[in-house]
Amino acid sequence: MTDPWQAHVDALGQFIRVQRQLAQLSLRELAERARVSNPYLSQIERGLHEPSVRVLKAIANALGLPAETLLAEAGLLEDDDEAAPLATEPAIRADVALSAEQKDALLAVYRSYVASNQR
Amino acid sequence: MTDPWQAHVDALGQFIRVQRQLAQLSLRELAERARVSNPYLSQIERGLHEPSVRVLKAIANALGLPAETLLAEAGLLEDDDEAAPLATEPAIRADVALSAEQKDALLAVYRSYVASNQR
DNA sequence: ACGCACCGCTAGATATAGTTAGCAGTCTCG
DNA sequence: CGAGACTGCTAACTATATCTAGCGGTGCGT
Repeated sequence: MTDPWQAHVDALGQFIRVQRQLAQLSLRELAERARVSNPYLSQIERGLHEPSVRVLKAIANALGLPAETLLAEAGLLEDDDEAAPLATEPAIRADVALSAEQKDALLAVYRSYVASNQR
Repeated sequence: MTDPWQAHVDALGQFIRVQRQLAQLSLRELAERARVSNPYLSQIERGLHEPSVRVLKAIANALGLPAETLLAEAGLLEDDDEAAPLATEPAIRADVALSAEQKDALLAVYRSYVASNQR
């Protein structure tokens, strides 16, 4: 396989460029709004660099786009394994309404259920 | 304001460390799964570095977490909208590994935790 | 023809992301 | 008491993200 990342970096760059042109902004204008240098933005648009999360978000804001849009374009949400329906454990772990101890306890209960069902 | 990014980098690191520990993984194990070096993962967890999108996604995959979760934690969605907590309850209800009674019991425990935290 | 204000891009420097090698501590087994 | 297999961490290096300075082109008013 020929580096699937490069393809994403390319696609992201082209996407940004198109969005910028649709917004009628010059490279320098968008660069200033996003607080990055204009040559760097140029390189990003041409797929020469993968911007950091910070820069990605700044660009999204400057373009008035939701940050997730750029992220999706950057390949963040795509082809990773899709275990969506069975994701109880990750949901518990990521739940901000629970403390670490509560997560542990809840996961322990959950696992014991699953284990007992597999017998 | 004293660099709001550093706070996010810190929070992201701590979040990853907690998730790793909940998943019962050593630093080296997670590092290998995410295909980053273990010292680097150590530094990320301690907030010394802001990982790139690529690394962030790899870590999310390795932890079995949806990539958006880490992204939200990384401050990607911060200022405008707040991160939507991802739904633990639907995940439990949709889990085919649990019986109806087990779901009820687990949900009861979960709700009692959340309720006690809101007091 | 000028000047000049913009456009996007290149080159070379600096800052930070990410690496490999190795250290000190803890635990277990003989 | 070692020996070996873990744990997380430090140090020093390389790779890449990002900056500053400056180039050549295009269009417009004089």
